[in-house]
Amino acid sequence: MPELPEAEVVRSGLHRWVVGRTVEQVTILGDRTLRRYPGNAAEFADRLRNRRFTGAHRRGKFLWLTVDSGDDALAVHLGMSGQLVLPQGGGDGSHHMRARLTFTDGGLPLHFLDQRTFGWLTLEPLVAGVGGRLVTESAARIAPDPFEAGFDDAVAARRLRQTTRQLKAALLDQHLISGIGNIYADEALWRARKHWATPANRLTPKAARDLIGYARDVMSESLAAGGTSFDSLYVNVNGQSGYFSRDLNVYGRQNEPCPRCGTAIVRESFANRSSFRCPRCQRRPRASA
DNA sequence: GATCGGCCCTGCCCGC
DNA sequence: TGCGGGCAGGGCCGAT
Repeated sequence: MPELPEAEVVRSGLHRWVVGRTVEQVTILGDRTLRRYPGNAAEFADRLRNRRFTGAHRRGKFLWLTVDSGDDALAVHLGMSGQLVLPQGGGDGSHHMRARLTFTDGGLPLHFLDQRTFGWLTLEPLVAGVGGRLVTESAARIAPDPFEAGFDDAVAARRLRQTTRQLKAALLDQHLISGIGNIYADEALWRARKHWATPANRLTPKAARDLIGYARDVMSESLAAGGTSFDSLYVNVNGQSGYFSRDLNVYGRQNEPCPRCGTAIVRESFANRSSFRCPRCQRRPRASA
């Protein structure tokens, strides 16, 4: 499931393998792929044809490729099962293919695969964001991620402490801090010894800064391992999976011993998804402050 | 405005 | 073997 580290691995691959190439043809296969694009598939393809990609960028889980026209970018969100791959041999090979871009150099095409169809492509204008950085409109609506130059730990910690929401909901809110998904939220909370239901406004300033630091640490470590992968749903542009799943402390480790205290990890339901924690290290907060 | 819950969607897994 | 239900979860939207 692509979160920030996985998106960064993909961005890096796009930078290496796609930037500098000129689009020859665009084929859209999925009805939902362009659901955020106001026009139709033919118009979308026309606007990309003969355009050269000039850069690969990311904020949180949002990716975009700038083009030589300068005013628009190809924006991509991988959802929970999206992949951007350059298939060896250039063939199809997957009935999950939602879009295909070929290039004038005759090299490997770029395929957008998406099993669960939560991902999307669109063309968006670039707007000035934090620090004057040009970002897509959709990326401008979310907060900077912890790896951006414009990210301020103190500001993020203050915003975190201004909400009464449960800590995990706040961490997952891309408008507060972008890039954190279900896996890294659980891992950061474990490192911080915080229960997911703790009201965010109950954190001390130091605890809020520490939590953000833990989130950055765990994502940084994941990035160094090439991302987290449990199955074939997440791969880099070369179709390879990451290795960080073996280093997770709580996520997906129900009934396994907590690496810190040995207590069995529990799985709980949180907002229609799973949450994993150590019941001893991460005790449920008192009902009221 | 802030918060919360439901929905979208497909494929895998498990129990019956 | 086949069927139904549960599960995975990022982002959006409507209700409160």
